[in-house]
Amino acid sequence: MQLSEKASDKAIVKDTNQSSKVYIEIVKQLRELITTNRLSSGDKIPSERELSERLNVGRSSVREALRALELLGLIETRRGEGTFLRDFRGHHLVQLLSTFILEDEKAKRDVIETKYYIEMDCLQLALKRQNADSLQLLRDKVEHSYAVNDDEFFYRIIEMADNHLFLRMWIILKDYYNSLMFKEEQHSKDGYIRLIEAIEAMDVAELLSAYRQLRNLSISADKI
Amino acid sequence: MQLSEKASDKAIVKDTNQSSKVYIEIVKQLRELITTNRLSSGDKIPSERELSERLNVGRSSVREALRALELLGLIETRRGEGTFLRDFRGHHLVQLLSTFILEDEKAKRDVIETKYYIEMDCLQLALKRQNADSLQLLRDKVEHSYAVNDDEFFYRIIEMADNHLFLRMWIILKDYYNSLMFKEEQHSKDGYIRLIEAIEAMDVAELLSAYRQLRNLSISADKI
DNA sequence: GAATTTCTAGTGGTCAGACCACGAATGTCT
DNA sequence: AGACATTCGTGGTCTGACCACTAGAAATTC
Repeated sequence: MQLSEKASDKAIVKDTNQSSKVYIEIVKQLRELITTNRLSSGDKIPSERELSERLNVGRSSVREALRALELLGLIETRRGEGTFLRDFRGHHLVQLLSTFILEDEKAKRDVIETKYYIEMDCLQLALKRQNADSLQLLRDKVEHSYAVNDDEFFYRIIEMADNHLFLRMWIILKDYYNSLMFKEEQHSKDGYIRLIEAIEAMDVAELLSAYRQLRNLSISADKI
Repeated sequence: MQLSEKASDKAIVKDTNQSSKVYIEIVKQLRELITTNRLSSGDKIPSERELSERLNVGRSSVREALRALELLGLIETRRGEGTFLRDFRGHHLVQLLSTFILEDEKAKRDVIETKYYIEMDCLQLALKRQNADSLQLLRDKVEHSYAVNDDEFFYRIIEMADNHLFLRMWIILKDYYNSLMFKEEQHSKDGYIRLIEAIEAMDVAELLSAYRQLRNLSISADKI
């Protein structure tokens, strides 16, 4: 989809108000351009030079705006081709922030704890949104392998939970978690089968209980 | 606080790997510089020209990096003064992104769902790590006000949960959430008191039940 | 000596122009 | 028709030049 050249070509005026930097204005203009032209993921936006002309601003200012949007994950640039809108499920943000979070706060306990809780949440969601097919697939997979890859198992579970945000968070947590733990966790199939069966039976209490056993968590305050 | 000039002045090499754009490298260098020098909110970072020299890159590339970080809300620039680190709680980016995202209904659902689940998780953690003093404080606060500010209430709960990761995530989600919802949620004290009492009684089932009622969530699959 | 004013150096903000590297479309040769 | 070369448009980067603004130094005034 290409742009029409019409009205929207109003130049950016030096904003009598004050302050607002040119690159901010460009970001606004771009947003407007995107909505009015109904551009969506994958569509191409005008070249830097064209934007520079149409908006009467320097190309470097256009680039400042585009680079910022790129870092945000909203656009994607391909040298020699152009700049394109990106499939932002909005969740790039979690990624970005998480890197910062993990940087400054290396609390091992928090990482582990958060990972576990998210896994429990997603187990419940998977139960709620149960999909017989994918569950059966997972079951086959588990039953036909020697050992179960914990990461892979929960990846599938969280896919079934069908919550992109949780998925993103979990992926990051998982990586960090694995870098914290030396040992490879290899459990027997039994624990995982028990989880699957609890989901099939739609028994939340049993599901959580099974998870706690899998992770060797004390029941403590979590009495059900 | 000013920077020391030492070792870290390694120039950015043209990355034999490939691709990675200069401005991305600069972002990385800046992050490193910030951590190694223990810079924090309010501190000044080197001027654009100085960074340009020290890293052997063009000033425009430095600016691209800085503008991106600025749009993210990580830094603040004051003409004539310099560039400073900012207390980033992420509001900016949330606001920015939400204006871009809005359409995606599924993303919206994920945000709401994730927020609720994290709140439930933190309620349970708060219960587990119960601190009588802060709980009493919260109770007083709730009982002595006309209406309860939901955000503030859960902020305190999550503080009690004492999990930094959850706290960070929740703050982001909360801002998203609020930008999605038009209405201000104002519940009566009763629901919150019930939550507090469930924590005091260390009754998980009651706690979750109280939460669901507060949020008007159907029990559905979440049978306890 | 103290208060005021003026000047100046340094900072971010912006622009214009020049290359480069790369990709795709086009043209050309066999 | 297929293989190769050219060209054009794109993003990537650097340089140098201004401007607007700020803070602190310097000069001036009282």
